Amino acid sequence: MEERCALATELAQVLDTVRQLEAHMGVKGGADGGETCRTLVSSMRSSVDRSIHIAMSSCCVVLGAPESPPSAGGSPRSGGSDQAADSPCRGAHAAGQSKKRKTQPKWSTQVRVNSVEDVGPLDDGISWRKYGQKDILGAKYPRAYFRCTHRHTQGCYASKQVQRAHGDPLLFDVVYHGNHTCAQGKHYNSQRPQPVASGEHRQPQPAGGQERISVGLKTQGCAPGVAAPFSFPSKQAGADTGSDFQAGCATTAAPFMSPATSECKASTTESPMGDMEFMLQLADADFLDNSRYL
DNA sequence: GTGATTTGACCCAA
DNA sequence: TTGGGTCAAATCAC
Repeated sequence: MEERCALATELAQVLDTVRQLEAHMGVKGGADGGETCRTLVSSMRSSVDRSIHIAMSSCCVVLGAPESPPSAGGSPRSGGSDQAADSPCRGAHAAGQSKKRKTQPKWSTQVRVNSVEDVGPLDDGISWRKYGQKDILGAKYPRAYFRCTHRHTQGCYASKQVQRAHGDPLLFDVVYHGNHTCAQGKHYNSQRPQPVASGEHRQPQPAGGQERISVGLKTQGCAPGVAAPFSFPSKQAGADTGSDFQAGCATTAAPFMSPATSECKASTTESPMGDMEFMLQLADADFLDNSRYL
């Protein structure tokens, strides 16, 4: 809980800095304010980085303990929920294992694209195979389900869900489940929990100029290509599942990156742990009024 | 021919 | 009972 307090303190500082920045930009906005703005931004980033470190240190226990994903060494069947279908008796799940992946560590990301048809930024460096799509109650757009292409070859049971935000067709909510145990995904895993560092590689907002502010970890999307996350009437063809948005753009290591070059065109908001999700909610609310958290 | 996607059906947690 | 997650046959693309 001490971490939470420290986190709130850091975030409060961010708020204060933001307000100062806003005041500066509003009052001055000229060349005079430039240096001040840079200083303030630098301060903001430091605070955010510390906040993220704090959050991660306090949450990773929660993240890893209850449901460590099936390790590469262990039986790949032990962690997945849908593997039961491979057996003749689908209903014969072991206790605690069901088709619903509830016990996998998960984290969410938000990816913004430049256009409705631009799904490139949704690619995250992992080869995903789409295995389903569902219309979600109350959601304007269907949710697409992906799992790692190497599920059978390498026993990698990572999966993800992609859904357009109902309020913003250009914004995708991506929820990842489980860690990759495949060779490709290990590169991804080694980088994904380090969003702070990757944040240092942030690039200016894409042409769209839109940005979603949140307390969650924010990385820059970048992808050479991606499978169309949804099958809309105007079908996206020529899907290429090889990709990399985080490793390829926000970071430098992308050993499995598609040769196809790409431009960074999406901003993502990532909360690399389940508990971080609450921060996203707070971000949309008045979380910065942190007095209640102190 | 092989691998990926689509889509209706099934299963299970809430 | 309902809605979300997954399966798997059919279909498509290369």
